Amino acid sequence: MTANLSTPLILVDGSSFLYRAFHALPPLMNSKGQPTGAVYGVINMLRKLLKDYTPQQVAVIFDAKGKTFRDELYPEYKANRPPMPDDLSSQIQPLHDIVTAMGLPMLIIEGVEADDVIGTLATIATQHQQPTIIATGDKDMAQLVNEHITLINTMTDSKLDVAGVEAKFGVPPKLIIDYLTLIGDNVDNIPGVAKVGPKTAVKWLQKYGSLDNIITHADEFTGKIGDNLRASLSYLPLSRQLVSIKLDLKLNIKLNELQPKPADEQCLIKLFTELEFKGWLAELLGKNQQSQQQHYETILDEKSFNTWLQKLKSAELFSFDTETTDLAYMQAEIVGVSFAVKPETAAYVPVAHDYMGAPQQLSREFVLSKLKPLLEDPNIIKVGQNLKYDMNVLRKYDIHMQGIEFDTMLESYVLNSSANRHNMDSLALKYLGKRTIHFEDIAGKGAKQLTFNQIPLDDASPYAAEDADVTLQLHQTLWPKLKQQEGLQYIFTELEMPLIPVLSRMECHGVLIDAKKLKHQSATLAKRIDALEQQAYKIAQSKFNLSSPKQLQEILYEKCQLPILQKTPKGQPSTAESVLQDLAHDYPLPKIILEYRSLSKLKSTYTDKLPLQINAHTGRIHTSYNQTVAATGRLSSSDPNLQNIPVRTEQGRNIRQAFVAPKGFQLISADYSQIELRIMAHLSQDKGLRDAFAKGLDIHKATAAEVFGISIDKVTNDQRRSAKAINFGLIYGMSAFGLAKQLGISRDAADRYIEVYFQRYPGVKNYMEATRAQAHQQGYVETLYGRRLNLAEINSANMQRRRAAERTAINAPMQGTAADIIKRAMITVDQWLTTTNYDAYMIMQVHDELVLEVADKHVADVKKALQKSMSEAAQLSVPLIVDVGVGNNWDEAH
DNA sequence: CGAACGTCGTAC
DNA sequence: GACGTACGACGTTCGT
Repeated sequence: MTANLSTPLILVDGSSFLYRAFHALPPLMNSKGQPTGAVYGVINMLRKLLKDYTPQQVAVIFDAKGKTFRDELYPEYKANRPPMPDDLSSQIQPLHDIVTAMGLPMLIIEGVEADDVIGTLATIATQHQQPTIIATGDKDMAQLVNEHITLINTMTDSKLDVAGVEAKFGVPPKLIIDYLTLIGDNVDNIPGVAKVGPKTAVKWLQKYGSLDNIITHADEFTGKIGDNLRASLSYLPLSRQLVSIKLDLKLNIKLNELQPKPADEQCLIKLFTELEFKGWLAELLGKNQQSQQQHYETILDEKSFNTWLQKLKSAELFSFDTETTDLAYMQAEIVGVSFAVKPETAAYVPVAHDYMGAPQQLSREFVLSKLKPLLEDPNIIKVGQNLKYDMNVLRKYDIHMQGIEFDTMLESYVLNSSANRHNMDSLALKYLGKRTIHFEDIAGKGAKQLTFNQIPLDDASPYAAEDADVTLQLHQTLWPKLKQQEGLQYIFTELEMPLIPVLSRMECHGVLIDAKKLKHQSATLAKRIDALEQQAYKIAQSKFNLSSPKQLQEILYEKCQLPILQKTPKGQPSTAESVLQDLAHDYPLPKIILEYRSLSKLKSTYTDKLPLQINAHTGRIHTSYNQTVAATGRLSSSDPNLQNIPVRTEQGRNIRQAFVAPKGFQLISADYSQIELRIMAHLSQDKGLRDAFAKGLDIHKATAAEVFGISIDKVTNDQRRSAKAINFGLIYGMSAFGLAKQLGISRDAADRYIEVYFQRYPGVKNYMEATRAQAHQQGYVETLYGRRLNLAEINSANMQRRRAAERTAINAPMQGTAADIIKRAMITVDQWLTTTNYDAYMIMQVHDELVLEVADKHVADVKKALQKSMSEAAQLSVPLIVDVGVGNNWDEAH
């Protein structure tokens, strides 16, 4: 036999990966309800393996059905294992089919386990001095490792060689069998020595060198554990036999038969279509039609630019993208623009590349002046990827884009808001099966990353042209999907797309900040923080970093010996706020830490940071509202986040006083009152809840009156507080445990509250149950306006994940409907502002609140119109109340 | 020295 | 474990 020494033999433990993929990965289903997640996981792993190693010899090994020699030896073998779930067993055949179609040698040998086949093949390879890599998720395989055999676990991306086995287990590979025998295996029902776990097994093996020697000296072991050892002597040899992987099977296979064959692409296309593995399918189909040639053009002269302008004008739709110097839109300067009118055909017009040897380019001024009429024409339809960014950048060049009808980022988001990335590279891979040129590929990363103007056109042009091309192709893939779903189409066409210019105006207008005030606050905070530090050092009698949970934990619980009330999930004594609050009753140090934490948070996150974010030209802060981050449909804000400016404490509110109106202007803040509870009343149609809102009652008081069975004027503050916690808990899908923790009451008491609540508000109970059921059945939930949220884990075998998905299912329709409503209001308000002559600007959105900056003389009018627009943004079966305030700063207006 | 991760705390 | 959605500062750990 000829061994191939240049590349290793790869042996894949298919059964172990299938099992692990099934349990570790979120369950996936095709549209016919057939589970596909485990198959996807294993194939994904195989593809990665093939890519990383391009093996010349490889085999994928699976367990066969039926009994093995181990069952003969020991009838109770694996008796503790639950039967294989149907959702897993149904995935075995499709997986086998794909492996075969991929051209990979597949081995399924009856009467033995996959481990034994792998052990035997690896042993043969070792006899030929051939390196072998075993891909498995099973730690028992460590017994096979030697100088030629390495394990890799592609799920955790870890490798185990001889040294690795010793480091991980504490014994060399040769002793792994002995080690496993001593410990036993509960799942496989293999008895070991009672009370002996990894620690003891290693200790004994290090002392005696082997299991045989331990057995020989069994009478030397003292105590209960010694008795246990002696009691197990009769069956340890059997256990050893069971955990030992066979190395000497008579296999009718030669290593050089294990060469991968070319994939049967027709068969793979059929299988991937059935299972709906769209990315891989697209990849295959793309490969089959690669003959289609790309035409990417770099435009350096006026003549070809004009030709393209004509194309753009006559196209029914074109994709458009800008290349700039900066991700921050206020800093960004345009370096070039690209467009495409049909797939595989795109152009890049560089206008400001200025590296050494850059060719002569058309000027930015010229190019933009020619493009301006097209970009501002509402009848020329454009598509882009995150067009808000391009719109913001162009605004600086006095181009006000119109005719923006499609944005692929939003198309992806509306189709599946729970996907966590909607950037072009991910979308191209997912929907077109195409690996695009990434920015890092051409610009590098880290400190030496180039800005786009420094990138040579040889790199920049294909990248930029591809952006436009891929955007167009994505649109052609995504829009048909979107269009055929009425609810989603409404969300996309009537909410998300029209919101782009609204957000763009808000971002570019910015919020005026009184930097002096913030700096002054920073200085005051610094003094107080310093004093607190000194006090803490004095009490602790040593210096330490108050911000370090690790150091704090040592000081509190070791040095000062405070009682440990609660531990973190990792078993460390907790220093979380609630714990410190409890401790603060009896000890001085926790109280100081609490104040320190709250003040340093204010200082580092707000009073220090915000002044640094003020734009030098505008004197304002320009946040980014991200439209595709929150799965429920909410916006998020970053750089800086203006949606978590403190409001609850007095010191926090000081920060809001630095958000000011310019001279001659006022801030108007309008917020929806209890919008999510009102939506709950509407969606559930619960009579009691609807009545309470109809009567204009204080909803938490009304709830308290119901739950405590008293009249509303008898409700105490404490009772109201409890009712408020229940109301919020309901919106968040909270459990009795959570409510108990929140209110500091017993679980039983919390249980009773919830029970009484549901008695009083049966409509709410029905609604929650119906929502949960619907989520399980459909795999998604919807808002009042048809926004959809997919819940991949709603039928997970993992209870924790399933419960979490159920809570999301309860919360998302309410949070999402609220998001829909305020988006509707924003569009109306913006329309009103831009078509009237009022000197007024929308400047912030904080989920249920809009903040406007309005000229003094228009305040009264705008206030009235704003309140009306917001109230009328939805027709619910309860009133939608909007509270409005006016002031010189945000604190006053709120 | 920077990326990745965990913990904590702010908002609605 | 146990309350939904976000962003971000800080400390720690790990790999280059």
